[in-house]
Amino acid sequence: VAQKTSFAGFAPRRIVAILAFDGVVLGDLSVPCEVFSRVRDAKGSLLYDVQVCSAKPVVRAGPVALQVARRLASLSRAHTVIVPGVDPVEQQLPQPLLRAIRRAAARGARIASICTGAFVLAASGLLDGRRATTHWRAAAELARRHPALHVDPNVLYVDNGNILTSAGAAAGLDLCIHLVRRDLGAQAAAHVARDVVMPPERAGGQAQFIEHDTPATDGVFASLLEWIEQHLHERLTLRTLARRAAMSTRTLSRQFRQHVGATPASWVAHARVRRAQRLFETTDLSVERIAAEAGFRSATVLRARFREVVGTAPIAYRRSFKVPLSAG
DNA sequence: AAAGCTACCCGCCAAT
DNA sequence: TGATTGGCGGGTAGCT
Repeated sequence: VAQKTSFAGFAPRRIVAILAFDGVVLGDLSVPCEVFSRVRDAKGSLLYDVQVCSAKPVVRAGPVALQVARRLASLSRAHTVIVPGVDPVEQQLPQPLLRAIRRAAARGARIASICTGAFVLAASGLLDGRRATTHWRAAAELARRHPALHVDPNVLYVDNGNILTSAGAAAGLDLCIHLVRRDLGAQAAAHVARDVVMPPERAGGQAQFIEHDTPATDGVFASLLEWIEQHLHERLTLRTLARRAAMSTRTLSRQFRQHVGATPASWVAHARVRRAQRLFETTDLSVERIAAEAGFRSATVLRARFREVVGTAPIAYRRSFKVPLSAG
C-alpha cells in the first residue's frame, strides 16, 4: 500500500533514496538525481528530496571515488529507492546493502532498478517469481543466475507495482519519468521530460522500445544477422535463412534461438521495425515507401507492427523523432 | 470484421 | 554412448 498521506494544499516532499556502492554505474546514478531534482510544483518548490546513500562514506565508481554523505539508515524514510547498475555484475554485494533494500521493501517503499541494478534486486530476493528486465547484454546472465525470475529483454521497463526494473541507461530515464507520472500525473511527467529534452511521444506512454544493438554472436550467426540487415526488403522466410546458413529449417530455428535468443521470424520482424524507425527518423519517405524498403507487405502491416513494438503510430513517431538536417 | 490460409515454432524421435 | 541433426505433425500467430 503506497503512502498517500497528504493534507489539503500540502504535499509532503517525497524522499527518493539512490543507492551507491562499489562498482556503481555513474550514468545510472546520475539520471535519477537529475530527473527527480527537477520536479517542482506550480510555485517552484521541489517535490522530491533526492538523497544518495551508501554503506560506507566513500565508494568506488570506475575511475572516480564518490564521497557519499548519507548512510543506509536513510532508507528508512524513503518513499522510493533507486538501485543503479553495477559493474561487473559478478561482484559480491555487501549484505547490509541487500538487507536494507529488503527492509525498505517490506516497509512498503517502492524499489526501482536501472540497467544491471536488477542484479542487486535479484540478489536481495525481491524479484523471485516476478517479471524483470535489465540491459539486453546482461539478460541471459541474469536469467542464468536467478532462474526464479522471468527475464524479458525486449521491454524498456517492467512495472510490478512496488518493484520495478528497467533496461539500459536510456531506459532508466524512461523509468524515472514513469515514476513521476505515477506520483504526480501526466502533466508533471511531461514537464520534467521536456526539461531533460525527452521527446513527448516517448514520455507519453506505455511505449516499450527495443534496444537497437545486435547481440554479440559467433561466426555463422553474426554474418547471418548482417545478411538479414542487408536483405530486409526481400521476402525472408525460414527456408531462405536456412538455405543461406546451410542448415535445415529445423536446425536453424534451434540454433538461432540458442545463439541469438529469439526466433528467426520475430528477429526479422523486429529488424524491420527498427529499419522503419530509422527511415522515419532520417527521411521524408511516405509510409508506403518505407513499408516497401523495410520489407513489410503493406503499409497496413507496417502500421500494426510498428504500433505494437514502438507504442506509437509511425507519423507521430516521425513528428517527435525526426532528426533535422544540420542547417547550413 | 471474420474466416481461411500460410508459415512458424517446437516437442518428439529416429538417424547420424 | 551422448550430442546434434533434421523430418514430421499439431497447435497457432499473423496476413490476406
